[in-house]
Amino acid sequence: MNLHQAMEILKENGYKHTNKRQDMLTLFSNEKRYLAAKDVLEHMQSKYSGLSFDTIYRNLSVFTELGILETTELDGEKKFRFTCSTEHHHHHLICLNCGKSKHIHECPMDLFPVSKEGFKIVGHKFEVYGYCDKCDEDNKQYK
Amino acid sequence: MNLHQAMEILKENGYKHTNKRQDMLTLFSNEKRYLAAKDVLEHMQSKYSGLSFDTIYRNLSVFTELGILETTELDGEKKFRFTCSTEHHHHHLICLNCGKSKHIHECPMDLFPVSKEGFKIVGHKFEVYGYCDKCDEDNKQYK
DNA sequence: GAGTAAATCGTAATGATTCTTAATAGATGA
DNA sequence: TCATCTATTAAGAATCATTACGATTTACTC
Repeated sequence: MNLHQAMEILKENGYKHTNKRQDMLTLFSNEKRYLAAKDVLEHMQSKYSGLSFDTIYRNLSVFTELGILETTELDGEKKFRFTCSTEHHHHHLICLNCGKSKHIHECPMDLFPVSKEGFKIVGHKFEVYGYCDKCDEDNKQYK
Repeated sequence: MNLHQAMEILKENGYKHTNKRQDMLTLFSNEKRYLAAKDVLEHMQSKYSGLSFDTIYRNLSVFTELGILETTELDGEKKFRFTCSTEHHHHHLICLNCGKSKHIHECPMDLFPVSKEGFKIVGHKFEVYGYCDKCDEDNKQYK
């Protein structure tokens, strides 16, 4: 996924082009890591002072519905990142501090059988958490 | 884990015996499934009208700290269940409707290597979601 | 049974998110 | 280009789960 593709998807689905949407997507395209709504809000407010947070939330959910962003929930808040691959099912190793993430290509569901007895399975979540080298270094300095 | 063990753990750690605590734990001991704080509150209010939800939340977090309950986060709310095994690391298959759950003994972290390059790993989450046969049946009736 | 610390009550506060209504701004077609 | 229509945004209120707090009550210790 890149910025251009994302804007195309918006257009194809009848969503209008606005500078705010483009700037939000540019942020995700540059950062390629998990961001909380408030991170996006803060970044956007540096350019658009008085920006409503409703705008951020509404657009984040539009982007997510269209598959432009993928989300996860960490510590009771939703985090969003630019979809890394539209083709392959994959999981992530996520830095709990900065949201940087790394693909995990293997999926546990493929690798071992989960007994489905008595259940109709509809989804799963596999995430590995840690600290990237940079954040780990920064942490050590405070100890 | 059973009710008696749970009460023992409380005592050993200097927590007082109260009927409310015992009743909360009795509920978990009977249900053996994931419950949201509000489920617990509702159940308890049938016996203790005017029960403060502070009491529920505070006790849930005490129980969790002591390892009596295990928790997960689903749809932005915490869910709690009686710890099923204090000995083995395990995961769950969870019914999204009623919270009923089933052990998954295998852990993906044991079964395949996650490249740790550039990251210091501190944890992981693996959960499988679905509907138990009962809830699946109930769903069908409304369609 | 009295004293003390813990537990609970009642309610206010918080933080993330969603909703509502009115104003504004892209896209479309005369 | 201008008018119009509809999507988008602003502003703030509302909601939902959760945490915090001062006052009161209760469980355990002596």
